[in-house]
Amino acid sequence: MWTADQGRQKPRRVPARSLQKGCRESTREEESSLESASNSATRYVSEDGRDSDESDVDLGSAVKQLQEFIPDIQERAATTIRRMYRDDLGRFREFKAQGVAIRFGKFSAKENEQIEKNVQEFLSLTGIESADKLLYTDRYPEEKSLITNLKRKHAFRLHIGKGIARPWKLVYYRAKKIFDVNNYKGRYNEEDTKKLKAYHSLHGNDWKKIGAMVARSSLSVALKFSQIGGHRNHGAWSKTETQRLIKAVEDVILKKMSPQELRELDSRLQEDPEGRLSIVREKLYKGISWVEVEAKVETRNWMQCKSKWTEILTKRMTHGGFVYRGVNALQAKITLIERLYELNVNDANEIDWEDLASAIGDVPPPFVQAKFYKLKAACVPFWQKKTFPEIIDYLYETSLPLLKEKLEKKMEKNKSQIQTPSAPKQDFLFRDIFYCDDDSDGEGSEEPSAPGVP
DNA sequence: TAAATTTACCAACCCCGGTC
DNA sequence: GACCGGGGTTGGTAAATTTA
Repeated sequence: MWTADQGRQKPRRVPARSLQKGCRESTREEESSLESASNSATRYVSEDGRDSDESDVDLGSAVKQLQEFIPDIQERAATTIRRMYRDDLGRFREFKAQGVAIRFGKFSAKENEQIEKNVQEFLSLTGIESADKLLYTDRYPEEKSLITNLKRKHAFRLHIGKGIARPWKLVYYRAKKIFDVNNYKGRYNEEDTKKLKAYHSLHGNDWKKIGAMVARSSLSVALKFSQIGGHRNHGAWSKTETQRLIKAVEDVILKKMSPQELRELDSRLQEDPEGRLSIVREKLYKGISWVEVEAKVETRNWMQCKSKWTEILTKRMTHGGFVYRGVNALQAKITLIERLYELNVNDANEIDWEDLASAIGDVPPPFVQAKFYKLKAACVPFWQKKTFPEIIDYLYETSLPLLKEKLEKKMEKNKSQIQTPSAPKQDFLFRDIFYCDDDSDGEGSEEPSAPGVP
């Protein structure tokens, strides 16, 4: 339902009707013209017949209506919700009528194909020469207004999102990535890294500029710089580094807790001074600010911290990780394949890793994902060229019998027992995770070198 | 809204120990 | 000694969210 919002101070934007008459200035930015293009075709008219736009929307009612399609919509930012309401509600309704759910996360191969198809179709419809001109219009100043007008005239937004059950904007971002000639350039060699550092010292964080200079996407250079920018250690973690990491993760998790959660923690600590505090499972690996951790650890970048933490956490959640050695590791693989086969999904991104992890034992989901990757890379020939169901079928039909055979032989030989995987615990004791003295604390006991010294 | 930042996910590389 | 397989480490892209 649209709200009238009579008291609003903001001047009302030009109504859609006048757009169609061409009353609008022709010098608007590309994005705005895209909006108007689709607005003129799909714009919603409220029950009282009045046109509406973003600023009209009452957040509460937008949330309510979008919830039908996206249950956790209220967790998103207000502007995102308003825009989605304005731009996508109609599309969402059409998808729902066809029984198609709105998706997020990684794009499937089919969706990527659909995007390419949509772009090609739009190019032939409008006569625009290339995807680069269509999606990076800024790079062609002389033709910009011509291209923009064509997009507007032919409702670009509708075409690009055709057949893809996602918010329009996300499809557009994805299309830009697919067709960016500076994307997918592979690894950085020493020369690239040197150049990146040099250009950064000249231009600061102007990633777009630096990206153009080294022919990579701005995203790529920004991320790369975040990994090489500071002076960081490489190789094995020292004991003190690992301890700093564990302390840092603890601090960051505690800092992120709401005041109420902290109050509860305090009162529980008073009742039980032994320190047997527990922490909910998800907080141990979700929503941790790795840049904050990096700042505290000092000698490693955030991604190193993140990977190392997954490793430590897996060990501590599984009491040393020995559950996944020998026959137990084999059994875990067998279970993994069997569960994946039963799931019968078409695409890897439909998998609920949390759920799958629980079948293997008490491990964090990233651990299972890594296991699956290794399994397919090790067992399935040409897996890059196979679809997800083909990979699973191969694992089930060909690799599974071999693994079972191997397991039997090993059990026979070693007379070993398989441990039944422990059920996932929802809570962990603080001291089991943060104050446990296992052997996962790094190689040497001293610092390998001061930060910055290779 | 575009750009920047952060998080999620994916994959290659490297090294080491076991086996033939 | 060559050849693996596996684990750990590192580096890459994709997606989502926040900021300007």
